[in-house]
Amino acid sequence: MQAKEAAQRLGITQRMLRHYEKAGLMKVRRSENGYRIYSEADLRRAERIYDFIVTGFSTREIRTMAACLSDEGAGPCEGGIEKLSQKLVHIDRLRSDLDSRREAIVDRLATLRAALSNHLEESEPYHAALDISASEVPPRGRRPNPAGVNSNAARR
Amino acid sequence: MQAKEAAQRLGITQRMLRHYEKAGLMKVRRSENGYRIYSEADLRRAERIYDFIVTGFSTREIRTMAACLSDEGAGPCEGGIEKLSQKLVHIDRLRSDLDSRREAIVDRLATLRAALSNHLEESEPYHAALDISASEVPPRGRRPNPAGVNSNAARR
DNA sequence: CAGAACACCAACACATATGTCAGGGTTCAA
DNA sequence: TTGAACCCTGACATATGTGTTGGTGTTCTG
Repeated sequence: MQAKEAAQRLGITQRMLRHYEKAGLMKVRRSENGYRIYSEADLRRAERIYDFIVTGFSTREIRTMAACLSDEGAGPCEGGIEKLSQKLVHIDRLRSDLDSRREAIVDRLATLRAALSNHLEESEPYHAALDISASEVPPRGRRPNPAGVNSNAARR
Repeated sequence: MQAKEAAQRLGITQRMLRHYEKAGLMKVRRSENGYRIYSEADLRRAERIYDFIVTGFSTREIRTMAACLSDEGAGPCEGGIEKLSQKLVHIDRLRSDLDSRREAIVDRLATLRAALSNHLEESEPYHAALDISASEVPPRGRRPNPAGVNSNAARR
């Protein structure tokens, strides 16, 4: 299919698809006239790229885990045990990154949901979000990870 | 506590803390001399802000769900919940993708290892292959110009 | 007091993701 | 043939997150 349809099916813009290509994250076949021809596999790949980006990864980072983008995980890894192992390392690191991000979000969600249902019963007037009354409220929700050991910042 | 300590405890820079403040995501008390004084609550809030950002939200979006930042998640946080849920869709999609891929690779690895050790009695010499060589990805933001070459003059 | 160690702020530099527009082809139907 | 509807590339524009720098006030300590 060509650009417009591909973009529509993914719910993103053609511009973004072109961007991924230019960033070296995917290669798209062209027809004689130079038009891009997207395959289903291309769509799948593009969607993964998009998911990565929307989740906070940059194309630069994504490029380092290119093998995670193709449909067959074992494919690009035929180079041998060493390469496979390396891929494994990358994928595991990615996974743990995603895990922490997901965990944080899930926690946050749970806390918010609880607070919300609580709020419905209490019906207390809400005070501005920026009102931090400086009171040292005991840890309440989202507390694992006491000292910003943030898998993403200081891990260098 | 003041800026330096706060930043260290969160594992981020003072610059980022200032940025969150300027973006209207938090306000920090000041002492007479104008120095910022961070409370524990401030730290918690800043950490959440950081988590959101690292997960792909912009300060603009985060401002929209300011209620999700305070310790008491009561207020009108519905929008936040929805956005977080949306984010979860992407993350979970990636996770499941990665899971299957990882499985395939592990299998393949096992197979190759078996075949290998079957072929030669000594299955020791390549352990180094499993080392994490860490292909580091440079952080965002300004980078020192490698050679004082102004590669793009008229752009501002 | 001098100097180190911090703090503050503004402004500029960069990378990245996207939007948008310009100048130009290609296809196809009326 | 003409026009609509697509496609392409490239360049410029904007929003964001951070790093970096420079100028300057404040605090603490020898």
